[in-house]
Amino acid sequence: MKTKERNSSTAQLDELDQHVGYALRRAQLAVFADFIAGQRGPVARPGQFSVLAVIGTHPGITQSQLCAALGIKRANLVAVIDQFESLGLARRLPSATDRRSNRLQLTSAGQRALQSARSAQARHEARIVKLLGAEGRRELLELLAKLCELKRS
Amino acid sequence: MKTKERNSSTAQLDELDQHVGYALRRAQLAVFADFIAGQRGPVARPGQFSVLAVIGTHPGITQSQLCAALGIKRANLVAVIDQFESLGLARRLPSATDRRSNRLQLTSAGQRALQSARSAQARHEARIVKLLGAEGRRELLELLAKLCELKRS
DNA sequence: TATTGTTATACTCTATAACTATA
DNA sequence: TATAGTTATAGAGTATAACAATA
Repeated sequence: MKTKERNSSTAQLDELDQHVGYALRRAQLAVFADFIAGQRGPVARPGQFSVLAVIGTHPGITQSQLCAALGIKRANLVAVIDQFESLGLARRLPSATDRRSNRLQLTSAGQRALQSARSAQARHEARIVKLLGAEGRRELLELLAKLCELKRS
Repeated sequence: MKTKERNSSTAQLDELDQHVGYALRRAQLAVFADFIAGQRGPVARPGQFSVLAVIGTHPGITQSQLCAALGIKRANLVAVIDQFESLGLARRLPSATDRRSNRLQLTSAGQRALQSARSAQARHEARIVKLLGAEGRRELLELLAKLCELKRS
């Protein structure tokens, strides 16, 4: 005898469902949950994956550069790299030209973990295509990119 | 002499920018920031706004029903309602039929706060339409709704 | 037995300030 | 002076377990 739906993902919120911010938050939670559920290896979370992937494609990148690329704070990267090092996935190497900064590299275990995470990511993305269609997904990415321009105004 | 962009919102992440989850997270942060920046009254955060709005459109709703509608945990709603009560925006009224539950209502100050928050929300949504176009926004809402079906699989 | 609201607690993510060692 | 990495800390947001009152 509930007057409301009890399943949060099917709730009728009339007003709120027409708000881009609200729809965006709900969709992001669903997509992240699907991403996480599909990951097998030691790198299960979106934040960890993005760090691992950028180190993989930019070996030798410094922590500050990595933070700038991902839009995260230097202070918050430290624990992530600490964890990667303790898992044997990445290394901090001294820079030859600037003794303040660390150059980041994946170990071979890190490269394998990245490969595995990328496969899971590809399957995750395929589930999205199944829902939206390839064209729908492309449109979505375009619309989302436009939304980021809100930051500059 | 940076090799990467230093502004997080313009960073070139090659691989990551093609990931729906990543694009979704970045867009959501930008949209929430714009929403928050535009709010004036005591209810500045998206989570607070959604609670206030649902009480406003469903006066007499119980805390459990509200949680089910928004997909949040009962334990986490308590502090929000406490805050609304201390700000004089909402009231907990005893239910006539079930002495376990509280029926939630906005005070007149709460209704004014909701009205003000809705105006700011409308201006926020208008900025989004300016970026995406009315049709782009409609498409976006449809695509986001589809993504939520990931939860059921 | 099950549900409502509540407390306590913990974990993640994010943000700031301040320190050190370098530049 | 300014920057890179680090520490400490604090605030949101979210999650679970357990309890008292009530169904």
